[in-house]
Amino acid sequence: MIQVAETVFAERGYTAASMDEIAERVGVSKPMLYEYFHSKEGLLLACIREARAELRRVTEQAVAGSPTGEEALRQGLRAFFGFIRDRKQSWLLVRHEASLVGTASEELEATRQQQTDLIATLMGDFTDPETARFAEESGLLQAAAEFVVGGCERLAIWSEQREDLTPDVVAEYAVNLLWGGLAQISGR
Amino acid sequence: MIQVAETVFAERGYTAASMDEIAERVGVSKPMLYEYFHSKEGLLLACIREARAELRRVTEQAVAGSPTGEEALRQGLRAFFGFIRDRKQSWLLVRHEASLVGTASEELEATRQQQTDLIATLMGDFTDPETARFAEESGLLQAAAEFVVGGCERLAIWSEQREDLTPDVVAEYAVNLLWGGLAQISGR
DNA sequence: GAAGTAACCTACTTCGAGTAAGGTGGACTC
DNA sequence: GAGTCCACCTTACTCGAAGTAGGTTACTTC
Repeated sequence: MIQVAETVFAERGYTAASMDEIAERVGVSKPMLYEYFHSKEGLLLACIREARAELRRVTEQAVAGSPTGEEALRQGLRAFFGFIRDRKQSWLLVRHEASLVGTASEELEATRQQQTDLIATLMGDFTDPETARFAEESGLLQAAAEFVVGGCERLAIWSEQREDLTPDVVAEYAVNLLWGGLAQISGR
Repeated sequence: MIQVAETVFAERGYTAASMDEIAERVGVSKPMLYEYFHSKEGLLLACIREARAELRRVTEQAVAGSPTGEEALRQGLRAFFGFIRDRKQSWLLVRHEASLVGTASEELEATRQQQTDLIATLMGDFTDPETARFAEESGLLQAAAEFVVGGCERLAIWSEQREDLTPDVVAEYAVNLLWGGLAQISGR
């Protein structure tokens, strides 16, 4: 049911997707959708929730057991870019959640926060204690995590159009950028 | 007219905003809106176009005349974060354009591309020629630019909720992250 | 002053989100 | 075994908003 809805939303876009069509393709009548999901936005939320959970599961699994922070980062990113390649529909929903859902949902906000926190923790882990404490207090660590998430999302969108790049290559790009910064590609 | 529409879209969200309301607040009748903008989506597009142009103008002006690439980056980011602080409404539209506009507009896509290219050029400028050539051919330079844009957008969203941070501080965070990468906050 | 036209409005149609009220089949009571 | 209840599902509606048809005003041009 959620799967069908996800497909229709991805195909048509949120506004253009009609509950009638979803209901028909599910093989059920419209009031049923409203029974279960309360509203069109509710249905969308359910889809996003599902997609987000899946993404989270995949990345956490990938990260688990990595010996070093850098390795964890690499594995996590590989999983992330892989997910995007394999599950375009789900990714579309996750990517657009903020604008699709009119009323900001605390729940979704919280889930997103978890994602960022995971990154922040990873980064904190391979940072020396003193620096980490400073970074955390000043908000720099949070900022860095946000930056990483945003950068990777954009990178993912970009890589969608480059069929020649495998998720692993993209992940490698990201790790390099992240780790070394621009200084490394600068001559100085 | 576009300004009013922008306000309403920002207040209510795209779906919830009604053409009737916009028309009324503009002080004109609905068919007029359709005369000028063809459709609701057309009106939205016009708003986004306007906002994007403004953002571009501001950043390009800020970048112009910087002696070094790093300085240009800093100035550009300051302008960017400043814009977001001052013109929340416009920023909301730009930020959500992809999901709001169902039919991908080549024109908007092109504008976004220009933004990324500007960054890519900046980065190419302060990179030694050999590295730059490699980076460009492999797509790394493009990837880096996309990464920067995405990271900064996310950072901007994050900084909205931190009233204590001025745009300049956020810009400084971004420059540091960009330039030095994570290696610098790592102990190694 | 008549013809034409640009700018605008009122009053519709249409379509889709959301709902009310009713039907069907199985389980449970006596 | 008949009656009653209840979960589940449907048809058939309301209502609001996008988009449009056709008329009206006022101003220009000859």
